[in-house]
Amino acid sequence: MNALYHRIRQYVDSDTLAIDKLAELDHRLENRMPGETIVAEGERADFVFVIERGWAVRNRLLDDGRRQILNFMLPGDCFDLMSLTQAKSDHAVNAATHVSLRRISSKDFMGAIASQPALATAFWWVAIQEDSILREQIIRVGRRSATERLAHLFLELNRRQIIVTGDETDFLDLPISQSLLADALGLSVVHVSRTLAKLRNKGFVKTSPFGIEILDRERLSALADFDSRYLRATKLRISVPE
Amino acid sequence: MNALYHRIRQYVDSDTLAIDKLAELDHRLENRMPGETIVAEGERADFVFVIERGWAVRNRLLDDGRRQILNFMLPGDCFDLMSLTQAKSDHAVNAATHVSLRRISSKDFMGAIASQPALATAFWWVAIQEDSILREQIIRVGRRSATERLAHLFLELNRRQIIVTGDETDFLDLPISQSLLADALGLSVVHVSRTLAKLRNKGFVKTSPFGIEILDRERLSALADFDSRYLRATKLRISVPE
DNA sequence: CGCGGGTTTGAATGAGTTCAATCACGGTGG
DNA sequence: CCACCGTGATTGAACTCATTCAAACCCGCG
Repeated sequence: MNALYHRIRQYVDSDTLAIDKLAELDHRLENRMPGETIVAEGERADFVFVIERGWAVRNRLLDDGRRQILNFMLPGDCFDLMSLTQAKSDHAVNAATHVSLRRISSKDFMGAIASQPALATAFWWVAIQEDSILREQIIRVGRRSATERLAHLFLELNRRQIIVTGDETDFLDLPISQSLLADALGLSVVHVSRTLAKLRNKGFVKTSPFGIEILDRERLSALADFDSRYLRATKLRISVPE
Repeated sequence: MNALYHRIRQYVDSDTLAIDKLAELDHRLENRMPGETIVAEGERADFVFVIERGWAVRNRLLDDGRRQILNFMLPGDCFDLMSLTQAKSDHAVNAATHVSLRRISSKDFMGAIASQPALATAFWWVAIQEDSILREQIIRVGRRSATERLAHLFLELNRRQIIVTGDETDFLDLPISQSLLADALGLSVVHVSRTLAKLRNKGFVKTSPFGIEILDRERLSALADFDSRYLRATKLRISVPE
């Protein structure tokens, strides 16, 4: 569970037993091909998922084929923490690339959390961060221009990768097609292509088949009005109901 | 705490002690004038809030004055359940109309939840529903047309009022200006006015200074692709970490 | 009466979409 | 080795939905 480890260590002291407890959890490693369903719309998931490799998307299809991606899930992300409540999911989760993920029964997961307050704290932060990301997504698609959306998303994804890998880099590993970007940003594929070209021509980013290199983070952040604080985690202790 | 009572009863059996416990909570009733701040951006709130009367909005201002409303908070809604974590808020909460609200110290609130599993369940559902509303907002502003956005929002707000008042009605009490609607839907005021006129002319709704009457719910729901399931609560029991 | 906030209407503009064609590239089969 | 295919990216031109700017309107209130 390397990706998750790195993530969780942001929130708990590394000397606790909590992380070992995580490793003991019974889980099976599963694989999904690009496009495959991980959680179907209307299904009730009794599992917590942890992405180990690859990208997944949480999305919803409208009747006429329009699609909106709610958020991206990267290695180290875990999801459906909340809906261990037998609630039916109102959206689907699909693999965006080839994905390997761990599936943990929510009962076991709850047990681990209950026995390890440090774990509870950590996952509490994970849930809060996910909420922040959703809110930021609303602002992005609601009030930002195409250029701003693209830039803002790149900066968010880059920061999230840094958090998980621990490797402060200007390269964003972006294993998805422009049509996924379009569905995430509420734009057409064509316009994503054009907007990306603009960012390229202006010298903000450099594109390659594997991802995007951020050439001028300063100006890109200013353009996108990006403030990474919503992603940062402080190692603060909280009291969770026990 | 009438509004909250009605809300909470959706999720717990009415014969439990839980609701009494709520009433015992020390809270002060406060008032805010339209536009006043309830929680400032960057502030860390140590309180849980319950709206008693009036509407509040969770919103974020961009540098150049653009504004995005993340969601509306109606009587019976409670918020900042999650961020009792000393996390700094990345957005502000403001009164949209005259608002009276209860402010409960998060410590007391946690205590009540810990002692009453039924309450924990109920607020768990509240948090889940808030998440659903945020996700629905992303889809609304990301992939729907102006007409669809407006119709969809009206139907959501109407349903939410019904949940709190228990009164199945076609009238939506809408105490806010079109400019707030615009900032919520990611549109300009002018276009909201025009779009609303279209809905009016087509006989879907009737407008009045106090709110909106839904004349043809069938066709309006179809137009907006509205499915109220994301708002419904089943009275299912869950196990919360204890 | 006159001011001010909110709504409505018109005309011009603009950002993003749609449709359609072309290109680039990796894989596959002959 | 090369022709062929399919997916994704790019480009151009026409179009549309929504914005912007500006003026008029409505109405409650001092």
